Amino acid sequence: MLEVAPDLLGCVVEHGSTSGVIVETEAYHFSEPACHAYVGVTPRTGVLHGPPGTAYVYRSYGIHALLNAVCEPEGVGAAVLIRALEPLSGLEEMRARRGAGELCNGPGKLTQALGIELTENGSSLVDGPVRILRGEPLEYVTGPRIGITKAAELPWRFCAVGARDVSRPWPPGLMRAA
DNA sequence: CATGGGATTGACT
DNA sequence: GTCAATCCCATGC
Repeated sequence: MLEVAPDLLGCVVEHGSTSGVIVETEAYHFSEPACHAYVGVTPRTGVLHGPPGTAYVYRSYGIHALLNAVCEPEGVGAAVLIRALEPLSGLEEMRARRGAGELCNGPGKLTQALGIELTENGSSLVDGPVRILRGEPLEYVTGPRIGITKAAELPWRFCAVGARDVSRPWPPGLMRAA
């Protein structure tokens, strides 16, 4: 999974007529407390332990939907969180959903911009409503994870170098190396 | 059945 | 920088 997480950078997420290039991801594994799969298999986290290539959508703070891609074999319980996208197509639709301002520079924002909701949870990322298309490998930097209360120090955050639409704070050296 | 926490965002001081 | 909003579900009685 620590290999597919950076591999997802540069890939394209597509939902309906909207799409964007992945520029930031975070890896999660059942063996560390920050991951929802850590607690075991439950109705909610079941998809995390399911087959790879599956979408796991989770509502955070009752307000925001977060999009993950399950990436390990069935039974492992690991996923990659999509934290930010660079808008590619369907810009008008995104703006209609989000209003003016940044479109996809945050995990909660990108799902809203693409119109992804909890109903996509458990759907296939290959032939389902939400698809991930293979893209060009991007140069990236790693850094500590953010926004979580457990095991945040694990260097499992991957950012595309030079990407503008990412969540703060920036890992050191990101803008420079572009 | 009741309660508490969560991988966030946006507005206000 | 600090604080509140708000839904789902895991956990505990």
